[in-house]
Amino acid sequence: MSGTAAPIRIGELAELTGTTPRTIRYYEEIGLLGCASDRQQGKHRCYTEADVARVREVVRLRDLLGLTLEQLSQLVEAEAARAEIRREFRTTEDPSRQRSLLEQALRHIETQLALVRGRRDDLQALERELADKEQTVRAKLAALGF
Amino acid sequence: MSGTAAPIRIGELAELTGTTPRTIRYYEEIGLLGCASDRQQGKHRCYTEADVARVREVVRLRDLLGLTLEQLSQLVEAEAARAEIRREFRTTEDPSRQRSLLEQALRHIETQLALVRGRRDDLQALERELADKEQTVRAKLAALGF
DNA sequence: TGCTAATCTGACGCTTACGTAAGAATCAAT
DNA sequence: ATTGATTCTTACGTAAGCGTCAGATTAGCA
Repeated sequence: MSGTAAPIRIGELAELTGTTPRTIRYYEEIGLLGCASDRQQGKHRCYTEADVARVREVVRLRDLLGLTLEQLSQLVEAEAARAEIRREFRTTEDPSRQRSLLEQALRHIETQLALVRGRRDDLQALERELADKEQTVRAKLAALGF
Repeated sequence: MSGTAAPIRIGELAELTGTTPRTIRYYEEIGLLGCASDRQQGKHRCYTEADVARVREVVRLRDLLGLTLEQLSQLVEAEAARAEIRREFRTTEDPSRQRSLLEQALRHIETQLALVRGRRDDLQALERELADKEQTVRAKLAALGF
């Protein structure tokens, strides 16, 4: 890894994540994206690769789960918390503290997993019903001699 | 089956589908639900079991796929078409006409299936990534002796 | 026929998730 | 230092998807 990578500005972040600058600012406005740390009023926002990853995840969850951005905030609060957890994890020596941090991370991941699995199950049920219908129709076609 | 089943009115339809009368009227307004055939201005809307099924499907697709109601209209246009197809199917004797109807139905079903499968695949990919993260964290916990 | 509950038709309101426009400020390069 | 591209803040606009209220009408029952 090099020292400090090239700074990413809002336009680039938007492109990299398939969004727009307006969307990025809006997400910051509602607390979905913590504003870039210690930015001063009027200065340009600067982002990192980690931010790119975070926005990508938000967009993905938004599109796949169809949650409101408020619900997403709760999930991503977990995500932001995990980043913080990783940072603290590397700088602490206390094993019991490390254990606590890991268990927190685990709970966050499992919250997301439960949501995703639930949605996937629902979709699979629907898929099976559609597949059944398809078979029914195909059987009728076969009965006609096709 | 009895002759004509008890007529279902808008309030009941709403309850049966987990919606509200307003939602039902709105769906009719935007063409998602063909208005109950030959209703006269001011008269109460009457629905059938088939309508219950249709609204249930709409709601399900709405919640699971997160499509706009316009996109849903296209899917349900297919659904309404299938109902019509089934009606005509039973009243026609011409086998080649029957074949044509069945093949139409098949295409409609496959359109829906493609959508549902695509979405399910996306969710599964996300699920795998989350599961991987979970394993990573669990491994670290194990490394700490838990 | 009279009563009551449910429904009807507008029509305006509201929230979410951004789009868009305007004028000032910033940043990188020359 | 000037320029040009990008970004800044502020603020109003918009589309979707209903909620809600008002006053009139309808449907089923005694």
